[in-house]
Amino acid sequence: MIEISSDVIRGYNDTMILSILLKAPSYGYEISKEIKQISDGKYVIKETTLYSAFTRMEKNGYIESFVANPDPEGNGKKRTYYRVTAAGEDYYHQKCEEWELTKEVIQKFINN
Amino acid sequence: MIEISSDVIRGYNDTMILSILLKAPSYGYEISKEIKQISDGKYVIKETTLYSAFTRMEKNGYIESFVANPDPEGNGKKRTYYRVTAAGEDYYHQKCEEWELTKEVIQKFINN
DNA sequence: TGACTTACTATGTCTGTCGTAGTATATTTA
DNA sequence: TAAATATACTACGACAGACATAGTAAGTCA
Repeated sequence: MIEISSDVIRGYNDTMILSILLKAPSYGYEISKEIKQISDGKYVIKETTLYSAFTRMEKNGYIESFVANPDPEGNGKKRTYYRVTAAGEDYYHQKCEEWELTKEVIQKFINN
Repeated sequence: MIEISSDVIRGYNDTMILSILLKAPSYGYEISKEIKQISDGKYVIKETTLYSAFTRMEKNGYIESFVANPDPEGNGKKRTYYRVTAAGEDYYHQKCEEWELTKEVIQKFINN
C-alpha cells in the first residue's frame, strides 16, 4: 500500500480544511474525520498539524472561531468552531487555481 | 500571473531532478535550466534548493557524482555531474505512483 | 577590460509538520 | 458502576526542506 507522505501534502492542508469549512462551519475532530472520509482513508491529518493550521489561518484572517455547544439545548462539551472569512474564500480559490498549474507542471516530470 | 509556491512543490523537487537525470547525467546549472524549460517558465528552482537536494540525494544513495570536463579535450571548467543509481530509479518510480494517488486526493478538495 | 554567465559553497533563518505528552469531559461497554 | 474508549483540545520541542544572503572563481563576450 502506497502512502502519501505529508511533505507532498504540505501546503495543501490549509486548502483541504478551507474546502470543508466552506460547506459549513466545523471543528477539529469533525474536520479530521471528514478529511479521512473524503480521501477514502488515504490521508489522515495529524492532530497537531490540524490545530496549528487553525491558529495560523485565524492569524492570517482566513478563518474565524466561535465557541458553541454541540446542540441548542446546551448539552455536551463546548467546541471551538471555525468559519471561513471573505479573505479565506479568496485564498481558497487562489489555491485552487494554483493547484491546476502545479498539477500540470509536476505531471511533466512524472513517468518520462 | 499565478505563481507556484514552493511549499506545494516541496517533496517533488527530488522527483523532478531524478526525472531529468534519468535521461542523461547532468549538473546543477543545466538541470535548473531544464526545469524552467520543461515547465514553460512556470517553475524556477532556487540554486540553494537544487544543490542541497544533490547533497541529500547523494547521501541517501539516489544519485552519484563525478567530476568531468565539459568536453573530451579537457577544455572549460570542470563540473560535478550526477547520475541516478538503481535505488534512485526505484525511488523515482515510487514517487510517480505516490503522485497519482496524491493528485486524486487533493483533487477532491478543489473547487467544491 | 569589464560586464556577464557559468558553477558552485557556506551559513543561518523560517515555516509547516509531527512526535510526545498531558488535560478533561462525554459516552459506551463490561 | 467502574473501566475503557471516544471526543476535544493545548503545550512544547525537534526536524527537514526551502530559501535569503553572500561569497568565490573560472570562462565568455562586447
